[in-house]
Amino acid sequence: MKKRATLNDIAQRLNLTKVSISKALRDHPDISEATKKRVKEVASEIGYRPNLIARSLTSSKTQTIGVVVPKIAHSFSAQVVAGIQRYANSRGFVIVLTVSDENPELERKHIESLVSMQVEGLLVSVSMATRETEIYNWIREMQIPLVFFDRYIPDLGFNSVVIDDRGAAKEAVGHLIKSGCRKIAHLAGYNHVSIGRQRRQGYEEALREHGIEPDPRMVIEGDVGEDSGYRGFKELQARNIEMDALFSVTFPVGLGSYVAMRETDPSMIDRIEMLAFGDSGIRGIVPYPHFYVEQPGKEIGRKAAELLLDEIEGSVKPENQLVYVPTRFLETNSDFQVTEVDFNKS
Amino acid sequence: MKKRATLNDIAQRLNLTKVSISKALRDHPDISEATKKRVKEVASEIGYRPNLIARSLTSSKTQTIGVVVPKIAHSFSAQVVAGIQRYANSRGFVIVLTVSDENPELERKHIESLVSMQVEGLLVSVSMATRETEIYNWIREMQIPLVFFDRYIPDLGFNSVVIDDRGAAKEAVGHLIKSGCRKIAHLAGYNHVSIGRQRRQGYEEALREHGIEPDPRMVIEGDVGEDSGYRGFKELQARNIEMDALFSVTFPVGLGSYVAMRETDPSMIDRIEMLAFGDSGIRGIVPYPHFYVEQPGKEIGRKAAELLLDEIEGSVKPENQLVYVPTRFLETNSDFQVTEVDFNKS
DNA sequence: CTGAAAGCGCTTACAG
DNA sequence: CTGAAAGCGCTTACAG
Repeated sequence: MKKRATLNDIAQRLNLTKVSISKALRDHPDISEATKKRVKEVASEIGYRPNLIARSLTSSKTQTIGVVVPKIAHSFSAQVVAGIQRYANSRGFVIVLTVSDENPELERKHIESLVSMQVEGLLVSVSMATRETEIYNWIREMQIPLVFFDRYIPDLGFNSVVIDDRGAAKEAVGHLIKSGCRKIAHLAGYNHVSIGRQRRQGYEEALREHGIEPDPRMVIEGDVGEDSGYRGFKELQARNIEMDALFSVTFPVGLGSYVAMRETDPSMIDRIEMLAFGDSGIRGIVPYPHFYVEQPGKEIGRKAAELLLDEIEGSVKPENQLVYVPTRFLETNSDFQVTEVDFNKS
Repeated sequence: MKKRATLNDIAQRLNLTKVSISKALRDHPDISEATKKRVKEVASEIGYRPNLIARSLTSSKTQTIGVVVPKIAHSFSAQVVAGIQRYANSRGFVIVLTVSDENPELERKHIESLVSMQVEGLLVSVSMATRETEIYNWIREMQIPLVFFDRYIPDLGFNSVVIDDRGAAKEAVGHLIKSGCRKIAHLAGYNHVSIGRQRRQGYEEALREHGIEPDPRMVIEGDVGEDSGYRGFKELQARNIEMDALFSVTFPVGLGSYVAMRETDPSMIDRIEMLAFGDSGIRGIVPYPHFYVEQPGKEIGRKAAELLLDEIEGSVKPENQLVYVPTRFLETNSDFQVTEVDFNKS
């Protein structure tokens, strides 16, 4: 790489000092218009670009936020990252993106290196397997702004942006029951992860509210990927579970179960009502799932970034608050058109 | 934010100087094992983390690469970013992600700010509308390592990682012809964008090779999104084009055309053979497209990152080279299983 | 309106 | 084995 132009290079050409150049470039009132003009001309002539690393060291502002997501090559994550990126950008921040790959150890390392890079705040979606909170306690002690999104750890003193998993699950499962389903199996997430626990709670509450006692045999815990859905459905079969509906904790899990069904007995696809959280990212073309809770990824990302930047600027305080982003309950019709379900009608 | 511990804080506790601490922490042979041990203990005790900004300023290495993509919330882009992220990570680099949103002006701004951030190299996929190459000439002059991926600008002196668009399009369209299609329309990309031009060339070559003269009326140029596909198909209808096959430049374009067909006359979906570059990201469940050229997003990302890091380390030289990542030609069968098409058989 | 001094937290090169 | 000096490119606070 070629040596880059510095303030001093401009200063020498103009017989000024670097301080004046620095000021002129930043439109400091100290400097006369005539000088500013000359300085800027020379700057663009020699292709000067400020060294943000140096600037950060003095100003202790990097205009950078660190993002940790469990996955990126999935529709939902990509949407969230897009939302974060766009909003951060609009406020002059840039994002450093890291991926934990659902690995708590990697998650911790990424957080450490982001902190070392002096990011001004962190946006993290916790990996499924994370149980150790030491790093988060340290972040808290250091008063480094952090906002959880989608998957959070409660009671650590951070704000989180999430959807109302419990409420949305309850409503959705309630809708299945009202439309005639009685034997509703659930491919659930792990209980120690917020989304797993909450969605299962909503499921159980809906059942109880309609006088159905939840049967633990109809619930299979697992992680949130396609494989898990595939295995989960096979396990339900092995247990000889009869069902008229299946509620999957995520879209990929549902996808896995769909594949398993096709393998086992394709007629199940018509007989079993499919409900899942999240969609494929391509609307109105995938035959599955019939019912789904739309997770507004971009909106979650945008809101999380907004909260974080407000916290960085001091206008919001961290405080164990859960900010809910609204979801919609959608139905894929037989002609593949998607419509919102009206709960009052069913 | 609380004040962070510095080398001096550790030095004071141990009655040493910051230089020794710096060396001890980095396992410099100058320092005795006993001292190293004491230093590291104190460091972890007070939660010291090196300030990478300061380190970068002295070492002029940031271990950071800048990424510019036109979109992120799309399956293919997300795959590429995942590939970049993972590989860069494995070599100790972190990525700063920016999104141009297909806006050349934003693309330029992002590149400038990444350079100002002192990223050690750039990975960029050019936006559709980019025609101005000034910033790239400057990057070249400054000898800042840059590798294009997926969408590139030729002859600027940079290496690019791409798929063999022309060859893959030719093979795929050739396959359609061999299986009986004669009237193949094409929803193309713009001619000034590499993927648009190349794919169209492959299409035309395949036709000619089979004695069919390409009809410009059967080709609609546009951008690469769903809307463009929708409008493109409507335009083909307006032109009264008859077709037995439709080749879409990207998956979203094909998706748009699919939606337009359903609206116009659903029976077309069965009558018109659908071919596209790229897939939905969810395998074996989407009924469309029947034939597709799989774009190995992760592999493109990985390879581009590898080339860039090699260039940063000096083992690879920039030189207008096109590195091809192999594609596969796939068919979605009626049972939604996906199989690779064997060209020798058809 | 312009500049000299000090410092951000670290590393490199040189002394002892 | 340990340390004093200089400097990375910039900004802040203070003089003149």
